[in-house]
Amino acid sequence: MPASASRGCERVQMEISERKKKILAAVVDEYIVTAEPVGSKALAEKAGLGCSSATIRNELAELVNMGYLEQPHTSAGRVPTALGYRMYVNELMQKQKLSLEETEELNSRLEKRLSELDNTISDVSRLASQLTNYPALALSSRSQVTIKRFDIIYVDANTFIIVVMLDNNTVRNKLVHLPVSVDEGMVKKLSTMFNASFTGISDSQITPVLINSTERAADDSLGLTSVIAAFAMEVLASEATPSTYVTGENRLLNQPEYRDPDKAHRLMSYLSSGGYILPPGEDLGDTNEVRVLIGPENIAEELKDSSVIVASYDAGDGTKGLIGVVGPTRMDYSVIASKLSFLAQGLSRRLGGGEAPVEGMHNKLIIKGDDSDKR
Amino acid sequence: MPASASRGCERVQMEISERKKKILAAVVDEYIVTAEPVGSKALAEKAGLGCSSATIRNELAELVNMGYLEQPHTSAGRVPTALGYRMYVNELMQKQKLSLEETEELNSRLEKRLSELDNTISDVSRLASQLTNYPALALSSRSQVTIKRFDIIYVDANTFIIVVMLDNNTVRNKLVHLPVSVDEGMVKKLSTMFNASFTGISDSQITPVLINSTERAADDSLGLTSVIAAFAMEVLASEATPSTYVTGENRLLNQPEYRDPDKAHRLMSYLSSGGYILPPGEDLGDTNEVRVLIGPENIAEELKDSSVIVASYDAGDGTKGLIGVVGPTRMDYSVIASKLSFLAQGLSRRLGGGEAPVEGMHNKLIIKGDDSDKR
DNA sequence: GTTAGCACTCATTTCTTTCGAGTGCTAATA
DNA sequence: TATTAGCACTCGAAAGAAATGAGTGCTAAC
Repeated sequence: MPASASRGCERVQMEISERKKKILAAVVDEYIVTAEPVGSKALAEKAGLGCSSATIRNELAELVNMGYLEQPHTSAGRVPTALGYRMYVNELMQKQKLSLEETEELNSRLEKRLSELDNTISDVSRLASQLTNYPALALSSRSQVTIKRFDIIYVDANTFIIVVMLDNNTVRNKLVHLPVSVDEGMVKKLSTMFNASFTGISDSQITPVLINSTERAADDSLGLTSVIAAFAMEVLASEATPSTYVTGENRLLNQPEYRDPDKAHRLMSYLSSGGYILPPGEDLGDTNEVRVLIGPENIAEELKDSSVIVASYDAGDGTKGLIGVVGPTRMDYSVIASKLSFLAQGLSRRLGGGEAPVEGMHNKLIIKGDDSDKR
Repeated sequence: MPASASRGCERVQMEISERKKKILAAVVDEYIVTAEPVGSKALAEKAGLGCSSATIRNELAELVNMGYLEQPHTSAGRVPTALGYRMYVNELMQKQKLSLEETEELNSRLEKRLSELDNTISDVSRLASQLTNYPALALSSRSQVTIKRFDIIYVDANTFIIVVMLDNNTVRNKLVHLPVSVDEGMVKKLSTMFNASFTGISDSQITPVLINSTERAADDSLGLTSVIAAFAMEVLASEATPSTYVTGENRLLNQPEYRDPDKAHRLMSYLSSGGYILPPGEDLGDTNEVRVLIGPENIAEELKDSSVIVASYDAGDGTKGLIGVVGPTRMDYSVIASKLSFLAQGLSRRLGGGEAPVEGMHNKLIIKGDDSDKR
């Protein structure tokens, strides 16, 4: 009796039978919707696996041994462990394809968001939160930013506008007000010089040496050069700093696992304080890949009993980012992953300059987990 | 026996005696910190009004009759009613002046926020929330926005940048990419024309007629004119639309009155959905005035059992706005009003162009309520 | 290998009881 | 006439006790 041999042991390694898989999947599926421990009887009835509750009880007991499930207390049903979710996400989960209607719905909403003004990423974060009913986060970062072009607009003797165009075609400007007078010729000269020596370089290359030599070359005794250089650095730095948006934190309160205000508050303030979600420094993952971090797989203490689902996008011009949600470990990974993946793909295209909406290709969904088992 | 004559009647109108005022104030003060009904004994001990608990009980009973206090149940202490708070705010409250250290602390933090990039108002909202530990809101609106200056930067035959400077010296830009080629001369010409006929006017004055005549005058067959005009309108419109920021919603969960997740959620999502806080269309109030809306005085159903404290600022150039917090009716009106007032004054100065920090004038605090009793 | 049956466990719900803070009233006091 | 000590009374909240029932593990029969 190979099965009973495992009884009483600590997390036995054994091949998981087909039936066990089915049962585990059924447990997770059920738990996702009810948030209550699921019992053998309910399983026997609902999930159509032709066997009685007693049999299922045996299987459940073994799944507990194997570490996929756990019991809150002796006389309760089973609840998936992090390992159980991992297995579910990696192998068992039936990958959700969005229906055509859903795709269209999503598309039109995405469209609407993107067409409006500037704040693309934060807007999409908002959208993600709405669609999933979980707090959403969006992160975007640029790798190597450089300036493509300088213009300095002479407004009056004491005022000018610096306009700077970056290599990804975003344009930034700043109005500068000086206590001293500048003549238009100087402004022209500076503009030329900056275009000559400050374009195509990253912020670390803007050194005091460079600034000094420019200043001398332009014969600038007023310190204009350093003002402009400072702005250039500021723009480059702010563009290179990854920005994170968290929206819809309050939706956490919808979830039964956050009924405790303290627990909810802890997580919410962690989120809005901009605490890191992914291991800092870790790369963003391949584009169009969805990653799932389940409970203890998260590094941040505050997230250890929540899950994170993120999809990465890549605008092609060096702008990469993530869009994701945070919620209880019990989340509908499948649907959420689909939706996020969709949004990420939409972002990739849209930011990348292409104007076409994400097409009806329901969606290719690549879900990847945190493979490194221990960390 | 004038006092006992009121016994048993419905909300009797009578002059409120000095001692009653003192007691009422003490009740509110105490309730603000404990959030628990306050009883006669505690009052007799703490607040130094030389009389026994029995006397106080009599007074309390009358204050209940007069509508300033209420009892959650027969054997509990007293809790201020909205009317009680109103009275407290209007007459009884001992107006808090910020200490010098506090002023300096606030100043340096405000300074820091304002000196950093663009997002002044949202940043100050964040600051307000931090300082008060309540959700904060900031609203800013401009009355009459006009464009002061147009510049069009020729990038290449298909690309140019529109730079627009508003009458309050903010600068906006947009990169335009065209499918057809434009020559530099045309760009120059358009720039001149726009400066001639589109400056100093509001968005409603940008009519199709005006656009058409400009287009004809510039001999523009490519539709450039309308692109630029559209951008101008967009900028004007977006600038004129009052923008609201709500930050720190999660701090609501600190408050015992929002321990119920549903209640908290209701309010939080109302706040982050951008629901109006002040009666829509109502003017923002005089500058440097702090307004308090207590419980039922709010018009939004969702706010009927919360209070709102807002201070208004005025940058002088037509930019006006509010900065405020939302919380339980039991809030420390006095301190919060001081802090908000401080921030508002800081904003007024800073946005108004003056560079000096708010000085050590601890602060003049004008608190005004919702005087119209019924609405 | 599966399943019906049954005793057992234990969180949850419901009902009681206890406890005490706080009241209102009365009668004595200043 | 205003204040106060004293006391019975009220009623929510906390603590304890009992009932409930979902779900289990195990055994023995199929």
